[in-house]
Formats: sequence, structure tokens, C-alpha cells
Amino acid sequence: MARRTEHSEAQIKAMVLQAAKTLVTEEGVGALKVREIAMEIGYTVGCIYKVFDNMADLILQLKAITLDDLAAQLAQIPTTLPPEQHLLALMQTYLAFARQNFHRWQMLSTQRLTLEPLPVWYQEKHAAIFQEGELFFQQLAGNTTAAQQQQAARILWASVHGLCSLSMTEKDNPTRTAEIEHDVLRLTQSFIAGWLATV
Amino acid sequence: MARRTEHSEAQIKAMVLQAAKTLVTEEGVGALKVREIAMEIGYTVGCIYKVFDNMADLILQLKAITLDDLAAQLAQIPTTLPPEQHLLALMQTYLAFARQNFHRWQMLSTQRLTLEPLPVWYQEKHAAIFQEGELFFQQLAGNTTAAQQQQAARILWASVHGLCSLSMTEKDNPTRTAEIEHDVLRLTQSFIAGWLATV
DNA sequence: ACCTGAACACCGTTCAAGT
DNA sequence: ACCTGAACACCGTTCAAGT
Repeated sequence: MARRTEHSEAQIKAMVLQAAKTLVTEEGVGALKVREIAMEIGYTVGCIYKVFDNMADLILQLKAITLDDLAAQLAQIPTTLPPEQHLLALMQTYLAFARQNFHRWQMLSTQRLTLEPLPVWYQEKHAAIFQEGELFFQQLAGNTTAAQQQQAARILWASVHGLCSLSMTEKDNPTRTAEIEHDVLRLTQSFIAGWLATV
Repeated sequence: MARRTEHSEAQIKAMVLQAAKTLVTEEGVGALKVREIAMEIGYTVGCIYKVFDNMADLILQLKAITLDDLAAQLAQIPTTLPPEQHLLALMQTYLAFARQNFHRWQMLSTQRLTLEPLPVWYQEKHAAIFQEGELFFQQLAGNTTAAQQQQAARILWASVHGLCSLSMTEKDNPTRTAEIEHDVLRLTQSFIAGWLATV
């Protein structure tokens, strides 16, 4: 009954990812089902397994797109800011991205159940975001080593992520929502001040 | 074919939770299946739904036990420590617990897909752990408000959690493993120093 | 060669039917 | 009254069979 060739493999791949992105954005990662995607793009399930190894592969590709979108947001921060302001802007932009893309951001933290390590290309994409920040710790304290600057950036990113994670999965008091920004602000300022004093 | 009454409902509930705890501890939350639990305790699946509403309920009970175990660890910290040392001990104990109970600790962060809010009794158990810490921020800076102390404790817990989360889900370099403790130490010390300076 | 869609294995959950 | 176990709905995944 088949034989269409209306779309190339690359086109189908893009259609699948687009449909998957919409599904996750609107209903969360829990709503991501092969049959649902297939119906959305007008093909059957078998077709999806021609362009993706399996569901874990598809999810990884989708996470990569989310990382790209986040990186693009971070890149928009003006480069003229003094280092501490720049670090603060990075963290606030991260929070804003998490808010505006809640379900996709949440998906970034869903570790798959398989124990295989993440592919290198994905790890590098992730590391690139963390590297945003190292430069500014260098500018803040030029006498520190590169390892110290890396550690500082890594700690700041991870801790702000933890704070976002806690705040956004809690029950949504309207008051709470406004508090998150203050928490991120205080965490960032306090960490930088304390790091400068003890490094 | 049935009719045993060898165990009370409470006994069966305890057996289920014990079996579930072992399964999660040894193989992770992904290995938690009703049929598996049923086989382990020598009953059939239907029996499990007599003592638990569903799988989400069972998982919540299991998470509550994990929170209790964590709280017990935190309570073992000697009360004679000066406030900053005590905060540091809290964070290091949290890291140690996460390490020694990796799969159960990881399960604490797995938000269920249903959008219902967590029951109040569970929220309180969770909040009780976060309250550990507030007292010491008060001792560190008596001139601050209770709200400021709460914010500080909340931020410190969330950020250390984020750091543990990042470190422990990364690929396990043996070198990395030793670095985590240094990261937690630096984060805690820097945050406290910075908080005291800017509050 | 390309796509279908029925089948399979495996989940959580339910409930009529046994004892 | 208590427990069974077969059935159901719903997943991801595969692959022989159509065009």
C-alpha cells in the first residue's frame, strides 16, 4: 500500500523532530509517543525507525536542539558588560530560558535509563555552555589558575541549575515565582563575592 | 485458588516496600515493576493494588522512606559544631548520602508525569530537611530576618543538590569523584562568605 | 526501494471468578 | 473475605508483505 517518496530522509527527520518538539513543548516529555508523532506527520511508526535508531536517539536529538536554542540565547548577551554583570546575565538568561521553555528544559534533566554514556558530540555541546562563564572568572581574578576558573564556572552553573530546578518544580505560588529571580541574584552575587574572597 | 491471610495488610505493605527498596537500590528506579515486586514477595500483582493505589503511590511511599533515612543521617551530626562548620557538615553528609544511596537518591528527583501536586505530608517531610540549616544562618548573622535565613538555607541546599546532581550523573572519572567534595566545600564556603558580606 | 500495518513483548491496572 | 490470574489498554519495536 506504500511507496510515496514525497519527502527525503532528511525532510522526514526534520518533520519528526518538529512534531516531537511541539508535543514536548505543549504537553511535556510524557506525551512523546511514536504513534502520536507518526500521526502528526502523516506517516506510520515504521517510518520513524528508518530515520532514528529508537526513542532514546530521537530524544537525544531533541535535547541537542534545546541546547542549541539555549546557547543562542546566551550568545545574545551584550559583550560590553563588566564580568560580574555578565555572569549575572548568563544566570538570569538561563532562568528565563527555563521558564519560557519549561517542558523542553525539564527534558534536559531526564536521564535515560540505559547506562550507556552520552555520545561525545552531545557532551561537547553541553560543555560549551558551561564554558560560558570561565572567561569572566578569569577577568574577575587574573591571578587564579585556569582550573580554578573552570571549577568556579562549573559550580555556579550547577548551583543555579539546582535552584531553578527546585523553584520550578514546586507548587506555583504566584509570590514564589517572583522570588526565584531574587534567589538567583543572591546566589550569584554571594558566590562570586565569596569566591573572590577565598580563592 | 486463593485465600491465605498469612500476612496482615500492614505486613504486606512493608514487604512490598522492602522489595521495592531492594530493587531500586540494586538496579535503579527503571527496574521497579509490579510483577517483579509481586514475584519477590510471593504474591500476585492484584495484591499490591490492595495496599497501594497505584505505582505512583508506591514510589511516593518509597521516596518518603528515603527522606527519613536522609534526615536520620543529618541528625547524627554533632550539635557542638560552630554554625559554619555545621552547615558544611550538613552539605557533606548530603553528598555522602547521595553517593551511598545513589539510585534511591536519584529517585527523589524523578518527578512523576502526573501534574497533581505532592501531598502535604510529603511536602512537609521535604521542607523539614531544608529547615535544617536555617538555625545556623541565624547564628551566623543574628541581625538578619527569618525570611533572609530561610532564603539562605534554601539556596544553599538547592545549589549543593544541583552540584551533586551534575557531578554524579557525569561519566565517572576516578579523578572527578574526588573533586566533588572539593566543589561542595568551595560552594558552601563561598556562598556563606558572600552571603555574610552582602546581606 | 519505500512504506505499511499487523504482530510481538512488555508495561500498569482491573475485576470476575475461584477458595 | 481474600487472593488469583487472565484480560485489557497502551507502550516501543520489528519485519514480512504489499506497491
